[in-house]
Amino acid sequence: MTAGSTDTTSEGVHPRPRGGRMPRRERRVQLLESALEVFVAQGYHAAAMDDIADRAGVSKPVLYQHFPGKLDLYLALLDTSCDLIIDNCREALASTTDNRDRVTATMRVFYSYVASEEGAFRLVFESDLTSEPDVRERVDRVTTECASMIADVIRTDTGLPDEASELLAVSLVGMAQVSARFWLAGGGQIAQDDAATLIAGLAWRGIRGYPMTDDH
Amino acid sequence: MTAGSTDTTSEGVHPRPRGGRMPRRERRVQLLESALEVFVAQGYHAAAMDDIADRAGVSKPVLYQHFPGKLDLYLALLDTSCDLIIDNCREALASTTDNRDRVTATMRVFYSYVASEEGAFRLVFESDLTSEPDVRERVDRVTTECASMIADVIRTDTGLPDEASELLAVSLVGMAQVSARFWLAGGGQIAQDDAATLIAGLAWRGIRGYPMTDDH
DNA sequence: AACATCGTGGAGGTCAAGATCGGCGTGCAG
DNA sequence: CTGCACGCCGATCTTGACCTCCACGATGTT
Repeated sequence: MTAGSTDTTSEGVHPRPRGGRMPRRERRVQLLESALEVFVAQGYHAAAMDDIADRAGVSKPVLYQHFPGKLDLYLALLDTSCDLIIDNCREALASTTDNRDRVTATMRVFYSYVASEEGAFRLVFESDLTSEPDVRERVDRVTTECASMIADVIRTDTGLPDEASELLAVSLVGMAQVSARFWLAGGGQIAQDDAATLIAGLAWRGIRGYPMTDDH
Repeated sequence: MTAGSTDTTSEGVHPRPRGGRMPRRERRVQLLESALEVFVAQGYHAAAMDDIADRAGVSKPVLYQHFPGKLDLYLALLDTSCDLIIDNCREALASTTDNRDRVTATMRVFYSYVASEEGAFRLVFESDLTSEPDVRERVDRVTTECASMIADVIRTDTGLPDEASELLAVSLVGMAQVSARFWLAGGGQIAQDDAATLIAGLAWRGIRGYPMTDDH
């Protein structure tokens, strides 16, 4: 180990070598990668444009030649991450017609998303720029869209009213999202797939059998 | 005219009348109320100390004579709100020995919390200062503590291992928290108690009967 | 091999927002 | 009537972060 490390107070990150020149397209994606790392590690407000530029091994003007401002950069990354989870969620729901498998597949999507190396999920689930309407709209859209797709299935298969279906769907999304984040913070006490399966079991037991009223 | 009202950029809030003098203790609670309103409406970063002072009808120096800084003010409010939800959650769990009623009572706590007039829940569930460790610790503690109390019940009644109990409990908390926030945003399409009951039903169907494996 | 060109770098401007200092008015004791 | 104490305000300072201007060096051509 390069021990030490980890006091990320402000810089534990080593900038890339300073010299290289590179074509625009390639430079752009590299800047996006660097920005993602910094935003994930520090949050939006604590992240300085200097940090991002340094992290990429370039100076600030180049950064501004690729992106008009800090917010645009953030929104670009946020959009990518939002689209990723929504698309994966859609695919999971379409991957089978068995609802039990649907629940499991969707739960796995959330755990994979949270476990992904880059940590881009933090931009969506732990954003510190929710006061900005553009950000708020995108963040909310993740929950809303995922829940809406799930609600379609619930409504179709149970005949519950729209509002109830949506609310149930949102609660399943909340379950997935919060438990996945907590699982990640726990640091791997439970294997990823075991955790996803456990929570999927909980969700399926809850949702199956609607709209019959209940036990007694 | 006191009318005029307004254009504080985006505020429809009217400052309190400017003149009155007031004993320290009373002034302090009034400042806390004003600060809560502003933080709830704007978030931490967008909230300016000027806004809070204006909202209370005093000038900035007075504010600083009562609180050493912006963060201290925020943490005071945050602590109050965190303690409230945790205590209410504890009481709900202790209010009965029937687990089905426990689930319902706890779910109602979250919906009441979110529905409360002041909107203080936003400091906890929608904070934009998670990069600050003091804030992060308190926000996480709400989920952790609530889940821990629920996990005790789950572990006792099912014999599941600690990690699994905790994860299940956290997912229930996530379900409550996210669905309640979404319900509030929906603006009363469903009555508060109907929503809480609906989600409590989902949670109970999911959690009851553990640790039996599953369906068919 | 020498020159023109274009991208790069360090140093600086601007501005918003948190945090503070001398003066004012009011009420009370002597 | 007069001096004092207390709470309050307008005006200011400073910090920090976003965003651009003058020198340098590498690349492609003749």
